[in-house]
Amino acid sequence: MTSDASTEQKPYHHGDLRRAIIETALDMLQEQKGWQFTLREIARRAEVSHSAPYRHFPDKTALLHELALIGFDRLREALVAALDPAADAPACLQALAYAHLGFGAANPDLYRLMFNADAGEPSDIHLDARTQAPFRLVIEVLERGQREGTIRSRSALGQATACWAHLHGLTMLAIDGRLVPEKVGDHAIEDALTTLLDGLLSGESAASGRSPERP
Amino acid sequence: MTSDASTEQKPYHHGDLRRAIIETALDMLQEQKGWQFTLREIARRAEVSHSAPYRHFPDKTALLHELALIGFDRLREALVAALDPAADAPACLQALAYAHLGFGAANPDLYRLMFNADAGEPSDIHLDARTQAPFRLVIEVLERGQREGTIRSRSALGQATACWAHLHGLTMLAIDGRLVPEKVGDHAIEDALTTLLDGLLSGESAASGRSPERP
DNA sequence: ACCTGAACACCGTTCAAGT
DNA sequence: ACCTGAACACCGTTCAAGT
Repeated sequence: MTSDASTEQKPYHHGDLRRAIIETALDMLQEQKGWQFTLREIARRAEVSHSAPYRHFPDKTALLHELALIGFDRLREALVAALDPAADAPACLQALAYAHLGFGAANPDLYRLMFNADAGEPSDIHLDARTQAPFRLVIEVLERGQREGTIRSRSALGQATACWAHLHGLTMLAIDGRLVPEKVGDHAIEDALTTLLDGLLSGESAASGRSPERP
Repeated sequence: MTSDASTEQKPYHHGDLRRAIIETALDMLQEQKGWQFTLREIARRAEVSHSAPYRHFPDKTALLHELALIGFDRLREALVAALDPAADAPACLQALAYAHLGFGAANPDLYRLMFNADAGEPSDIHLDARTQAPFRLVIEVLERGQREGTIRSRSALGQATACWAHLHGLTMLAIDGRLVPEKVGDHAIEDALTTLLDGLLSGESAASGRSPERP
């Protein structure tokens, strides 16, 4: 009678503390908005001492990095799920845009963390394939669109950077409550996306139903 | 002989501590990149006790708000300075874009703070006229461009939101070192701005020298 | 190999007391 | 009216000691 998962007092060794810490952190990130991220609170909630996490992460920013990478994995999944392989590039871009905005709205604190992790020092996280994966999706769609002729022929990398910056900026502004209708109108987000598409679509496909004029 | 500014030990009352705190904070924000903003360090540097700032700001976020507002004032000044009244709207937009990016690059920590102040709770800072002033500049240029015929006729508010999001996103990505040339190419920023302009310029003025193709 | 508890050097904030 | 100093409840991080 040394291990009964339900009634026993918890063992000295947690077993899989690393995973538990990460999951606890992600949970708290989703629950309490504006939570001041603190290692001690995570440890408390995971029912270990406040120094236990240091056996699994060298310091706080290491955990932050790990969470950010997981965030980028999830963003990529959300984007992939939004892509319809049968659709043409412009439709895909629109789907990507709404999926990106939706991800930010659903996980505001995680999203902020993703784009904030170690904002000070130079780190190699930005070069990680996982961090870059969502961005690569955008590139691929644009390149396909250029082959289809639906996307203006320009540097696809530049267009992808434009999309990425546009969506990131819009998501951040939305998360932070800066797109107040009183100042920015009721259709600001849709209209902003229209302008993004205006810049991407090749001459002919632009004027149609995709981007209605709203003068 | 009760007050000799140079040799006397400093008086019990600072005189204009509020202003001194703000200036010290701005200085430190510019000097040390990635500085963890702390009230106690500001007080130390201003040579007052760590509780003195509380006579002038109810709490830390109040100071943050004040600094953010000053940041928006300065951003507006930088943008205004970049505008050539003789230039047409597209040229103005390009000037605004580079001024915005330049401001972020020159004041990365202040810029981050501006768009981060009290990111948690709802606050009225986003409605402040000072916060909105730079955005209004963009609106005005776009409206003028629509009158000129150089800017596509769409909701100017939507176009302004698109510009704002695009520039904010690009600035943040640049500040955070996320636009690494290995992944994004050497001309990512210029190309991204080209795509932005592609979306804003009206049909005819687009193809010309403003936005060179770089396939 | 993994975890704890005390300890250290910090924070933000409050409050009686000083000038 | 403005400022100080001690005090409180927190952090992140380290390290000897426990299992």
